[in-house]
Amino acid sequence: MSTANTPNPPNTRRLLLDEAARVLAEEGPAALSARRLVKAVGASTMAVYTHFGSMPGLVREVMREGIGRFEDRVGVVGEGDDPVRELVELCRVYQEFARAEPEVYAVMFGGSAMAGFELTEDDRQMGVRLLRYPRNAIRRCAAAGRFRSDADADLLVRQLFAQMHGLAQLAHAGYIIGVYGPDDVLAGTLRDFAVAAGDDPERAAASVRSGLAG
Amino acid sequence: MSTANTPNPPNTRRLLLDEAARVLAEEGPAALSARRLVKAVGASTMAVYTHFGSMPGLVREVMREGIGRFEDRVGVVGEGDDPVRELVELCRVYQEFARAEPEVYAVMFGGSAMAGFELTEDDRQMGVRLLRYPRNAIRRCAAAGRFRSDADADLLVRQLFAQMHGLAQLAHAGYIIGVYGPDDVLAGTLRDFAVAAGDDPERAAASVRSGLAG
DNA sequence: TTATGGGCATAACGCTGTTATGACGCCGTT
DNA sequence: AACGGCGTCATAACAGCGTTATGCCCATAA
Repeated sequence: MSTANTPNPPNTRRLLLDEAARVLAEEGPAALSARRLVKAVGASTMAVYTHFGSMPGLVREVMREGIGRFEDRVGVVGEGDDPVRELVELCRVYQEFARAEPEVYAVMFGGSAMAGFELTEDDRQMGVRLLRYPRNAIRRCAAAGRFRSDADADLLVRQLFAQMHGLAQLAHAGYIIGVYGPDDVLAGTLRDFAVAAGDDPERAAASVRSGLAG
Repeated sequence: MSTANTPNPPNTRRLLLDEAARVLAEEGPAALSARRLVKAVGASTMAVYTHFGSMPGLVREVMREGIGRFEDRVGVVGEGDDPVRELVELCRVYQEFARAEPEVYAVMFGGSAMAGFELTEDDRQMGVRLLRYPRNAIRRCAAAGRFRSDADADLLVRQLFAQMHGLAQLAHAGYIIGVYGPDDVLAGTLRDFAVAAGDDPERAAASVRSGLAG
């Protein structure tokens, strides 16, 4: 085994990935080009192809690292005595990541065309894996008697996934404006989700307030 | 006034728009290029700029026509004696449009980068206008005693919007797979939405079944 | 010491959106 | 009837894009 994976020297691959993430975050997907990246790190276009095979390949690697950061955020939500609150916290973390890295988020879940980049089955698997955290939380809600005992965690987690994704995307696109903003919609959605799953409306509202507060 | 808006002769503008919609639908946003379009209709690249100002301008016009077709679909959902069923029907029509024209739908709601195209405030206004249909339905649900009398239609319609958008986008990206598919998630989401809004679980389930059936 | 192979620069290919220029034909006006 | 203006469009060009063939350099392994 060579030193391929050990980034001891400031290697070009690392520099390209960081610059790509920076440009993506600061100027959006349209500003991302191979020539711009290699110029910024003082390399030639070949660097992109020796390290990533293609521009979509580089985007894929940026996305994979984004998934890693997403998991890091999700992982620190610990269990406690209120599983509904934890479910809410997971959703808050979800929205916070989508707001912090909207372009990476968009690539992760298919919301960005990005000049030929397409999600692979492996990419989707990595995304779906993230659902185990809220699914476990939902199961513990049912076990704790907050949700109906026959609550179907597999179905409910998909519903919640769609709700969180839709809110993140529409908020980023500027569609959640006017009387109610993204935070209002998030709070309402989570309360209604818990209530429909069987939780007591008052307790649900309290857990949502507590979980969104931080 | 000249004949600018009357498409009596098979004019280039119309041909370009139709070809663009066709390419977008059949091969995706990456396949859409000015040179390809003008070659298909036997014109030069200038045609794009005389008629649309730029490629993003052309995409914008394709999107506007898509909004028109969306409104046509939504408009035929008539009122009856079950407002919950009508709300469900509106959501079914929403999902059907997103499935029939996924690329146009993605452009409409910011889910596609499309090489420099960005939503304008006017575009968003046109999208938000579509929400008056479900908002009215929600108000009639409350008036009919199905939803709580203090149900906030402005908040609920945003929640529903986010849920429908998230489901449409994730389904298109291939993320709603496994035990439950998009139709299952849609049915569950709509039932839970109605229940959380105050509807009786049995009546909600019946209205969802009826509204999704057609 | 030599051979192997990864990283990279150069230069080129065909593609993209965009534009300056100039020509054509239609239309309302004088 | 002749004119001017305007909308439409073809040609050709520019810069930038992703991608690749070629060959050099240099570190490591034999």
